[in-house]
Order: sequence, then C-alpha cells, then structure tokens
Amino acid sequence: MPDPAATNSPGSPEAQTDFIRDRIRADLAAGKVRQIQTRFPPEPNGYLHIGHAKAITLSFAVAEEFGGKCNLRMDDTNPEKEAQEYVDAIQEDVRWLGFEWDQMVYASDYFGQLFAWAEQLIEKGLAYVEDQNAEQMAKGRGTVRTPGTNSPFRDRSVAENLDLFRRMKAGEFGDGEKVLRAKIDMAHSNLNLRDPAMYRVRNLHHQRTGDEWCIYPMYDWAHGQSDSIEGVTHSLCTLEFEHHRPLYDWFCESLGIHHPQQIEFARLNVEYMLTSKRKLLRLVEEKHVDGWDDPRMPTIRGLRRRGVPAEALVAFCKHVGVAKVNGTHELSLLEYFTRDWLNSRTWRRMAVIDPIQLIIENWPKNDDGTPHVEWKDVKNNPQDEDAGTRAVPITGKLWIDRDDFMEEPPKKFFRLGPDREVRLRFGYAVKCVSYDKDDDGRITTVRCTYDPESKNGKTSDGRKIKGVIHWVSQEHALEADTHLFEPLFAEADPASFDGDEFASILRPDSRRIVKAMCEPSLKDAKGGDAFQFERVGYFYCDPKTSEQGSPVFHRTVTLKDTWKKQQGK
RNA sequence: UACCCCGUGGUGUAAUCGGUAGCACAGCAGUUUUUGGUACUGUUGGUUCCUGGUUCAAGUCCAGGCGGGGUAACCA
Repeated sequence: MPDPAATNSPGSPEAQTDFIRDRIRADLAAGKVRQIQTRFPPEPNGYLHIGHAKAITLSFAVAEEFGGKCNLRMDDTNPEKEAQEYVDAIQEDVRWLGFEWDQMVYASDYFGQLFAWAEQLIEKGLAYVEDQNAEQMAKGRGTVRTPGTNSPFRDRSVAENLDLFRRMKAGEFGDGEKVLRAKIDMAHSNLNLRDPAMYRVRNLHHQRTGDEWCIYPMYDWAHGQSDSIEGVTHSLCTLEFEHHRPLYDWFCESLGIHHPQQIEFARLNVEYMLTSKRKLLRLVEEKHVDGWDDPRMPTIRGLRRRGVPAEALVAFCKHVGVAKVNGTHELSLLEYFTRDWLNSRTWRRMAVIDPIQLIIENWPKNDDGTPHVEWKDVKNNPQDEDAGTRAVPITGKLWIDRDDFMEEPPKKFFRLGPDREVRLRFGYAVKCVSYDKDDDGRITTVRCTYDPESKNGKTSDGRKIKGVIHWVSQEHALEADTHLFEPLFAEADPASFDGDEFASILRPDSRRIVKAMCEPSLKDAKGGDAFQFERVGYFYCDPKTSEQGSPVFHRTVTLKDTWKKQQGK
C-alpha cells in the first residue's frame, strides 16, 4: 500500500520551477554563491497574515531546497509602532507553520555597525545632515514628473556633517530637527534616490535597545545592510520594493560590502480576503470581528483558529507559486488544500446542525417498557483502519438535519420526504409515514417506520436505497455551540473598497452560532481536535473557548456539496 | 501624466539554445461508495493582450500600441 498521504498531497515535492529558483540555480552553477542564505524580515508591529505565510514559505522553502539557511529577522527600526507582543506572536506563527529559523536576529542588533557605516558614507562625501523639516524636504524632492532641488545643506563639509551626526546620536537634537540623508541625485527619475533619509531623530524607548539610541535607521538604510551582515545571498521581498532595489544596491556598493541580491515577487491575494494591516486593524478596532485571532480573519492565528491546518496552508502557498504578476487566487483553492489534508486524517463524527426530530414509530421497547438503545461500533475513518472505532447509540427518537427532509421533494432529491425511504448512516432504513409542522409551517417532526432487517447495508427484500442521512440519538445528544462561517465580505475583492464602502460590503451573516446536536463521543473533544462531521464539513474544536466536556466547534470548511451546487443553479 | 514592473484557458502557474501550449484548482460527464464526501476515469475551455517585424520556425527576440499594477513617508 502506498502512503495515502503521499498520493494525494498536491503541494509536495516535485522540484518547483519559477524565476527565483531559476536564478538561484544559475547563481549556484556559476559559482556566484556557495550556500544559499535567505531571511524573513517582518516588522514587529502587527500580526502575520496569509500574505506573510507565502513569503515565509518561499524564503524558508527555498533555503531548505538548496541546502541553505533562513533567518528570522525582526525589522525593528521604528520603535513607535513596535512591541514585544508582536515579536512573540510572529515567532509563534512561523513555528506553527512548521518552519525553524537558523538564527533569530534583530535589525536593532546592527545599530552600532549601521552607525559606523553611516560615518563612512559621510567621510566619503556620500551622506549629509539635513536641517530642513519634513515638509521642506518633501517640497525639495519634487514630484514624479518634476525633478527635485538640492537642499541648502547638501554641501556641508565632511567635518561638519560628522560632527552634526555624532551630536544627533548624542541626543543634542529634538525629534524632527535633523536627519541624515544619502547624497545621490535630486533629479533622479526614481524618487527613492533623491537623497533619501537614512536616520531620523526619535527620542523614544526601544523595546530592545532601551534608551541607548535616539536616532533610528530608516528601512532602506537598515534592510540591505542587515542582509549583508547576515550574508544573505537572495533577499526575497514583494513587488512594491522594486523601486527600492537601486537604493539597496547603491548602499551596498558605496560601502563596498557583501551585496545580496534583492528579488521581488508578487504578493498573495485571495478572494474575499484582505491583507492590508491598516484595514485588518480597522476590522478589529471597529469590532467587526472579535480580534486578531477571529476565525474569519486572514491572519495566521485566525486561520489557525478556524481550523486550517498549517500543512494545508503551506501546501497552498507552495502551490500558488511565485511570479511577478499581481493576481488573485480563488478561495476554492485554499479550501481544496484544507479538505485534502483534513480528509485523510480527521475522525468522522455525526452532528446535526439544524435539528428536527425523527421518530421511529415501530422502534422496540425493552421488557421493562423503557426505550431500547442499540449501540453500534463504527469506524472513525473509513479510509484508515488504524483510526479504530467508537460506539454510537441508536434509539427511536433521533435528531436529523432540516435539509434532509422536504415536503415536496424535487426529482433527484435522495433524502426524506412523504413515503420516501432513506438509510440512517451506520443504521437502518427508515420510511417516512407522516410529519408534523408548527404554527409557522416549519417541519418539527418526521415520523418513520424502520426495517429491522436492513442493518449492515442490506434490506429485507434486497431493494436499493440511494440516500443516506446522518443522525444523533436525542437521549444521548451533546449540545455544542457551533460557529458557522462565511467570508467576511460580500465582495470578492474587498481591497478595492475603502472608507464607508468598506463597512457596507461586510456580510452580516459571516458568523452564525448554532446549537449542534452531537453524537456523545464528541464530549471528549479537546481544543485543537479536528473532525469531519459526516456530510456536513470539517470542524475544529476551539482551544480558546472549549471546556472539558463542553466543546465549541468552528466550521473550517464545508464538504463539497454537489447537490447544493446543482440546486443553486 | 514621469519612472518601474507585468500581460498564457474561469483562476493561478509551466514550457531547456526561439521548435509549435503542460499542470493544479474550478466546471462538466461517468465508475466506485452505507458521507450527493473520498478515490478513479474521461472531458469542455487558450487564434499565449493587439499590430507589425526578424526567422524555415516566436508564448519565447525586436518595435509600436493597448490593458493592469506599483511608486512621490523623518513607515516598513
């Protein structure tokens, strides 16, 4: 028997080909690099989302594939928005995805080196201290169509610049009073090269360096240099940094230090999901969701609490590949990988999401007059013999799902209706003889008779029964809060909506909480367990809100439902 | 509008030195099935954005258009 996990895991092995790996192979073949070194460099100012999952997977997987290493680096150059809380969360999320970094590093580890290098640039006449304020600098930079103009402070002497820069570091100036700028070209067509800022004064406490520094390096100045220090060979980042590459190169060349290769790829977009930190923050702050780990959030912790397995997420990220085209992936692809992984390993259980009762009128009674209970051992996973069995009780009073009965069923409805017969999953064939409705006309009870000879897939007279429905014994049912999710947004491209529109495309029904009637074995469910509720979907036992004997389930994804799909047409 | 990047079936992504479009998901049909699930099989979709050019041969090279995205923070 082949390994079942290997036969249907689309995200796995075959050597991937894309422009980045092609480049790495070429660099290796040409002897340009000996060993691959990559890094994942988040700023610890928020939680990681599905877009980061792609970047993480890329950098770590590439390193692994080519026998190299990948560092996790906190780009902590702006203490204003950063916090230890995020550092911890990021590490936890990366580990949860299943990656282990070679070194855990911080851009702030390099503040000393960065300062020394800045002095070198000043000595080479390639950097100067600016006295203008932000507004004046912006004006001097020009626009995309007009060249900038040189700052009146651009030609200060090396000695003066050095002195001023050291005094900046010494804390002689207030926030915004001075910045150190690279001296490049104020008329350059790439705005990033119009004398970009390297250091700004920020009299702020840094979560790691404390009060040691009052000047902090800008992204462009810190990033490439950090890469260089770590011996990064291929610095992978998203497309919006393309315009920064010339500056990245300029700094490395001006310093004459190891020069990593920055390569940009398209960021991940998925239908109905947002990956803008700003908008995700808005969702949290305006309480449209319960927090960063709300199962509807595209954050890694949201996805995790939704029940999406890390392996499925990584397989998805590997599968979507890497290119320079900005596109949007269909949600169904993520769902496919989620189901694919869950299908082969989760235990099956029965649970009724929207219960109506089914009464078997000819169900036997015990000698003492009490209702008969029949226990049946059934498989935990029909595809996995090793998964074992559990016992489920069959009685004459059951819960079944409202969807499984129709008063006036259409032609191809294989479930229950007047005079129709179906099989109870793992149990007997039952035939509907009558049904009750409440004052609103809603079905409350379906009455059936059962065929005692119909156990084990047979029927007394050999007749074929097409439909099978799931059920739960009323007497033994465990009632559990169950959260059913739909996308947060009604539009597939929520990113194109802003302002008030943004709130108007939120779906009011993105989360429905129902009381599901579960088979009794589910009372043993522990936080983190995943199940397939037969014919319904995959459900994840929420570690945060579940209690011993009282699980709370999150619907990760529904099962494929061809019937429902056909009806929708 | 200046500059940069990109443009292959519904979606995403492949195609060594240019050699005649592959894969996955979705869709459709069928087989198996005590999950309308899974598995398996088959199948519909592409004049590779357009127009010209180079060539025996172009998705691949060149030119011009058209379309999409990005960029003007003392953020990253």
